[in-house]
Amino acid sequence: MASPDRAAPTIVDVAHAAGVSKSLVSLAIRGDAGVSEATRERILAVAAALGYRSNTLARGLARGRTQVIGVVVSDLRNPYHADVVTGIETAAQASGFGTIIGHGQASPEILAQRLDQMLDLGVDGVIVASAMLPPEALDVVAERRPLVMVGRPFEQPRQVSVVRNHDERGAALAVEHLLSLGHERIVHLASSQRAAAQARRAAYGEAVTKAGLQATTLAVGEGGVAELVASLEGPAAPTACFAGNDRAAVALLHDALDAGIGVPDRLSIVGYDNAEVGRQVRPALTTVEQPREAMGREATRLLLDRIDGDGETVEVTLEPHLIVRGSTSAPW
Amino acid sequence: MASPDRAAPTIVDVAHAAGVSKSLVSLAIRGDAGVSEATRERILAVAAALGYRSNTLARGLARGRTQVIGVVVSDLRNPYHADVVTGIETAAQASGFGTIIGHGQASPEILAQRLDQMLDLGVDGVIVASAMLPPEALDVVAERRPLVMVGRPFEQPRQVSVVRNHDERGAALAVEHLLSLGHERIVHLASSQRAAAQARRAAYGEAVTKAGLQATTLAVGEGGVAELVASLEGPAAPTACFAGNDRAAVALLHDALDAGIGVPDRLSIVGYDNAEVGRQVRPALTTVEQPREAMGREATRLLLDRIDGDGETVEVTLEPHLIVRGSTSAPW
DNA sequence: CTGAAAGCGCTTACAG
DNA sequence: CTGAAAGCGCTTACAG
Repeated sequence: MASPDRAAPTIVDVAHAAGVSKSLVSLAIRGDAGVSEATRERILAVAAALGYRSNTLARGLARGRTQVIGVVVSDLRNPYHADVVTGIETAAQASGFGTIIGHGQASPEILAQRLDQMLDLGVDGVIVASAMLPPEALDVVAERRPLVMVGRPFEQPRQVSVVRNHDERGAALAVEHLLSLGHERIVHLASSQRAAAQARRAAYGEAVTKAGLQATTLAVGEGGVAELVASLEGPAAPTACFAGNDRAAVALLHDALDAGIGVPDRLSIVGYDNAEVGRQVRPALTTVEQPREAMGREATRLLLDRIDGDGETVEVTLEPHLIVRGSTSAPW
Repeated sequence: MASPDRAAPTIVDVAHAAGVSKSLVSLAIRGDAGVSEATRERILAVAAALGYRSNTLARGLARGRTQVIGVVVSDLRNPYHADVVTGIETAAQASGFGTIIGHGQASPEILAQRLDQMLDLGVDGVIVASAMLPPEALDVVAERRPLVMVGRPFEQPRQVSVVRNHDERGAALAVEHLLSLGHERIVHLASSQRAAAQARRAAYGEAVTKAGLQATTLAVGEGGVAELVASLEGPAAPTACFAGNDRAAVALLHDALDAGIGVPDRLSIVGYDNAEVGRQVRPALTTVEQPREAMGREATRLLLDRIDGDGETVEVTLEPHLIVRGSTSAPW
């Protein structure tokens, strides 16, 4: 067996070298008030010289706290997560907490398994950046440790705080942008059945109806892109489309271009999410951005509040904003 | 303070409920041979009924092993990492190891910090998927725990095994593809100063020279893309480009298209990495793919070997392969 | 096949 | 301001 930390020094080694008791070393290292400045500095110097590092396992076991929070994301491949995680890490570090990440591989089972593993590892709380787990599963975890979710669940779990973006407002931003450009035939391309997608779709319907226009929704999964592209040849063809996410928007963009439909000349397209691909396609995609890092920071704040004992179960909604790029213009 | 695991049952609770000693519970749970089948099943049933979960902190402290490996990636935003991590997780799980991920946020300092945090947390070994840390830094970590790197370092660290793709062969695949298409003026767009990029560049030079053609390299960072696009108007304009990575390839693709240069009609382009964006641009990008998941699996195998005691420090090189898509064709 | 005891590295009252 | 002692939840020889 590889000797872990070949002869890693312990608190006892430090105490010995400094000529004090191990309790005193512990107090000195954690900056306890009842240790004289001189003693403390001497102990710290000895610890540093020995290359002492506090064993998180032992500390966690003794204190009942590890000062580490766990983050479980449903899929590393989704760049949305990178920003949320960065926000979490920033906020956690500012409060003296470490962060470890678990990867759900887009599978609810694996996601749940990573969650269990983290709790067993002794994290003080966990943030789930995924809408993939059913509320019951989240509540089971929340029995064990404080839990905050980033994303939009179908129904609010009981013991879990939720941080998400305001999908209704985001969809309204997209539609209003198209309206202000002068579009009067705006269709919606629904990206999925998830709660966020449904909210965007509903808000689209409301915004369009309020403007006195007709609401038409096609679903990506049901050949909606092809249907939409085909309809573009017709007489009262739509001049603009609000897609439920950037993935759907890009698929439409490419199919339209392949069919010889100019974007934005003949068709304006707005996406949702500000995915990287939207910047890389031509024309670049107009889209709605969620305040991802802020969502991560907010989730951390809520979690740390709950770890510290108080902290209610709440739902926090942050404002998205519109990013205008080349895929939208006035109708022809 | 939030009570962690409100009254989480311990091994003592199980022992009590089952009417045996706690040692026996421990042995039964870990499947020790010296426990009668009947007793074992009874104990397991009691444990399950109580919702008992083994405390990794306590187990790790007692055993000197946590059965968890740490993975530190330089940047979550890079989808390359998702595949490597998936390979690692698959292989680790098959051997009964858990996996936690640390995020370097593209900063060597944060990367190093995450590494320390993981070691303090008691992981049995760590895989660094990043070429961002200098060999010395890796060696320092390797003093503490077995370490395997995925990627290509400038120089081989002493105590660290390395898993990487064969950049020279990958570059040769790209050039040979262009040669077989009939191209005779092939330039290289160097993507960075990193070891992998340099190896690709050198291999490009070799392959082109061997074919009796001239080697020309432009660097992305030094306005190489603009220079290259401008040269496309000239008399003996290049008809093909091998870019050091997909990012550079896509930048070139778009600038060429914007300048009215048809791809692949007037310019064929090959990238490296098989990034997602290469599938999303039009025309889709011909590229070289690294066997990412296999690299992750191999790294795990090497790490587990070293955790188990034997296991030399080695360098493993896996074969890349070519993916032909729309961005390459015969020269005009 | 089963139990009593020491120990992993740390923290935390409790005495002095 | 400092030390001796018990305990966190588990594992591991060691006796029986």
